[in-house]
Amino acid sequence: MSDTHTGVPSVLTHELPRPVPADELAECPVGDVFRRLGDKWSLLLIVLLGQRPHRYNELRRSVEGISQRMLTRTLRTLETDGLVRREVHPTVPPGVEYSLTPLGRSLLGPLSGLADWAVDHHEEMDRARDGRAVG
Amino acid sequence: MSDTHTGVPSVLTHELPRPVPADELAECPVGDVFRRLGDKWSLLLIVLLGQRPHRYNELRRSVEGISQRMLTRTLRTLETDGLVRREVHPTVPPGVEYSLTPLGRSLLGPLSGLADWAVDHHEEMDRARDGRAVG
DNA sequence: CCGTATCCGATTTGATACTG
DNA sequence: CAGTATCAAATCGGATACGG
Repeated sequence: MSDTHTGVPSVLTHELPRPVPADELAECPVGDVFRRLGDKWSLLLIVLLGQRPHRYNELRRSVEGISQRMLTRTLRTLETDGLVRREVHPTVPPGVEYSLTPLGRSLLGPLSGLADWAVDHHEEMDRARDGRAVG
Repeated sequence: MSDTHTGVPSVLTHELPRPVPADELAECPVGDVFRRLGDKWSLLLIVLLGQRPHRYNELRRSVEGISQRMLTRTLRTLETDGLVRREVHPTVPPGVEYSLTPLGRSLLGPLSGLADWAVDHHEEMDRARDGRAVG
């Protein structure tokens, strides 16, 4: 501590035993994971594929709002990250099946923890955005 | 179900008891939460503020890669969502302290579940991106 | 059936300069 | 110290058209 002496009350300068990792946090894989899953469709597709394998157009119909471009793009990214497996069956017409890899399935657990939080607290967030506290 | 009859093997058309929610999933609050926290800085700031309250420039230095604009914007959004509290102290020079609200703190638990997953599996994801399996 | 290619608008992010 | 304003670049996402 060598910055204060500015007139700022001690409530703002109190310190804790642990200084602050911060730099470690910046490189923490958590932020990385959230950024990957934080796009518009990734999470949805993971949950969907967590229920059972799906074919391409089956996913299109299930998600409904998604464009071909984004469905393909998102699936490719998830595949690249090792979360989704793409299996081509050389039939006529061609059939492509998407499923979760073991790594992808291992994500379902932690995901449900956050899902529970979301279910429990999303109303609270909505109220906060609206204006303020409950009536 | 009136599409098949295409020559696709049954391995691709097998069905499960539960057809597919999908539409429900699209409106699920989980996706919403992920989208909110899925930006470049939100999660990082939440974790940082979870350790202790921070002042504005303190956060700037801690995150380091962040621009003024995005730091302010992200903090304002988190504040709007009821996750972060902004407290102004009328001193000279002005001191502004950011901290987690109870709602924000309640998020730390579920977050650590995903954080653990990230720590345990990020190498696996990196390997998948790199090229392929472990050596 | 399962994609890819291209174009275009919307949103996100950063760099820079300025203010109370 | 703690922001705001403005501009430009990058990325995201959708519509459409075409190919294996």
